[in-house]
Amino acid sequence: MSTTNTGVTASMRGHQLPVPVPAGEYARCPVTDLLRGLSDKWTLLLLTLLGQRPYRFNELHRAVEGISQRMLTRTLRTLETDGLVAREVFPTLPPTVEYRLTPLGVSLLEPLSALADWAVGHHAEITAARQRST
Amino acid sequence: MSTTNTGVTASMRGHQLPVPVPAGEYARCPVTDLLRGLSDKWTLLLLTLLGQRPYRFNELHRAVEGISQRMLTRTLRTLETDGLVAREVFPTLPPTVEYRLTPLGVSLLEPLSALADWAVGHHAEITAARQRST
DNA sequence: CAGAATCCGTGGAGATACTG
DNA sequence: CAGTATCTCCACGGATTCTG
Repeated sequence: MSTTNTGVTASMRGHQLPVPVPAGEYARCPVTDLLRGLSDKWTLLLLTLLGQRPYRFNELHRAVEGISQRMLTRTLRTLETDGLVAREVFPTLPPTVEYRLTPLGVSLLEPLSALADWAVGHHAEITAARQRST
Repeated sequence: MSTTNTGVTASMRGHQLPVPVPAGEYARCPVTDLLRGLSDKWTLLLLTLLGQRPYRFNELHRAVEGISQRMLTRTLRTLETDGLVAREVFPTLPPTVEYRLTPLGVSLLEPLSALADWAVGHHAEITAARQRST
């Protein structure tokens, strides 16, 4: 397979990985890149909310208990930069800004749900394993 | 759905999320927890290698260019604590330690591959979106 | 309403050196 | 061979203040 830098995807299906794995290429692996983007404190939750319907800025602020304005802005900007979320400004007074998933963002929800299902389904096993190793 | 703290999974399928999302419960969401565990620098690569076959410690060290002994140990320990990787010590001289995926670890590879496929398949779009917003 | 700008504290990643 | 021990550093996240 030639579409991944490190063969991470391919290897999960039982193909070969170049060993040793080159350090420089692994750093640019798209899979790792995606995981890092999803794993911060608020991204997953915002994706989930926006997966239901569009939201305005302060609407999200109210919907997510505990998030600061700064982190809400920052997280939305990153999602927008990656093309997962679209930001639309309505020239009203006061200004209204709406956020919604792009088609790319919507398409991400499917594989993400599969992983989420696994997490939910096996969370008890992980918790049990953790307590066992205390 | 009652198996997830925040409804993240359920909402991805179009169900309801409790709004506002309680801060304390979201912190313990199994999905976020899993993503965090997968998103560090080496976990994904080690899972991938161990998905092919068992490895000894220094064998992994050689296979992963750029990883330090400390991070290799730490990452493997975390995977072991979570029950994804099994560590087996052979009382030879010098000592031999083998790492392999547990059945739980193997089962994770499937949904993870789906996400990896998405990452590979849409990486060009993400890269394009990023450059567009320069 | 929807942010930008600034400051700050802290956890955890990672390098280096040492060891049974 | 397979680890520990110790250190540094910075980027992630939060609080606060200001604005078109």
